[in-house]
Amino acid sequence: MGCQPLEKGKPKHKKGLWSPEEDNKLRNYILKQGHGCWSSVPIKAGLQRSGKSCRLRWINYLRPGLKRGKFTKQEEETILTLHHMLGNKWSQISQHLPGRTDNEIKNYWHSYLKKKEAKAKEMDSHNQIKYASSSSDTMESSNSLKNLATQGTQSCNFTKEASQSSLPKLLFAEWLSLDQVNSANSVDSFGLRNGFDQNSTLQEAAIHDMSDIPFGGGYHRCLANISAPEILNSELKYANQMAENGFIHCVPGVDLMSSNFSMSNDAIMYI
DNA sequence: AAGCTTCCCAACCGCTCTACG
DNA sequence: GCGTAGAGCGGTTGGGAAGCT
Repeated sequence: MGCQPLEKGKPKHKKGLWSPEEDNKLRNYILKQGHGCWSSVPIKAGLQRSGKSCRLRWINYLRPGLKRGKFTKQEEETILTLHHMLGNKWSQISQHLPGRTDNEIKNYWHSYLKKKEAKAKEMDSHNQIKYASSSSDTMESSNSLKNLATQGTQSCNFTKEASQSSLPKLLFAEWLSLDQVNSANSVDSFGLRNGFDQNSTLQEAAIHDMSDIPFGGGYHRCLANISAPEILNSELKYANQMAENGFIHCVPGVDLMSSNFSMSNDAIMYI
């Protein structure tokens, strides 16, 4: 993409673990020159790696601002919540966990959270059986639990469906980002306005310890406490406020409020 | 202490998307 | 409009560490 490969036809790339020297070479080069075109990075940096491998090493390990170590309870809950809504969209999930990489989150999911969620589901189904055999009141609460669970699944499915269909889509992460884009008129239904700019490329470099920053706390707490119905309500609220703020009117030829629009498809993707 | 199993994480692979000529 | 190459993403794998028998 406007990036000329410096040398072609010599795929003698080293594989396997990176040595500290290689790390240093790559880090020094990128900090001085920027990565530019990844395919040329290994050559210019004097590495026998593929550009792809360099990119991955930088993103997952060398990049400044990466958090190492254990995931916090808040991060864990954020991952669970977002995974419930987005599915395996690790890169999107990672956008909401500053200092964490998609790879890290993915690994954490496969090694720990997946089991945890499976356990929780199991417990949930046990509870439902229990509730089903008791009074109608508990029946109702059981149903609402069930609904809650299925709503989560639905929102997950809707994401999948939306991504598969030709219809435009808005993922939750994108929807969140609208808050920044449209900050003057933005909704604060999630209390998200903390100055976090997910589009900023400097953001990652600036993060050293997000745990001290309001975003880390407020946002995580916020997400972790959201239930599926709250999310849906917030979406509707968001749609209404967009209309009130004249946001939707920005879309030429689209009368979303009078048409039979669905939040999952029509409204936001015109933005 | 040795052997075996499980877990975790870094890295690779293959695919899709996108920009450019 | 088409082909090509780079970037990015999600799934998978391999090897070392940790835990267990």
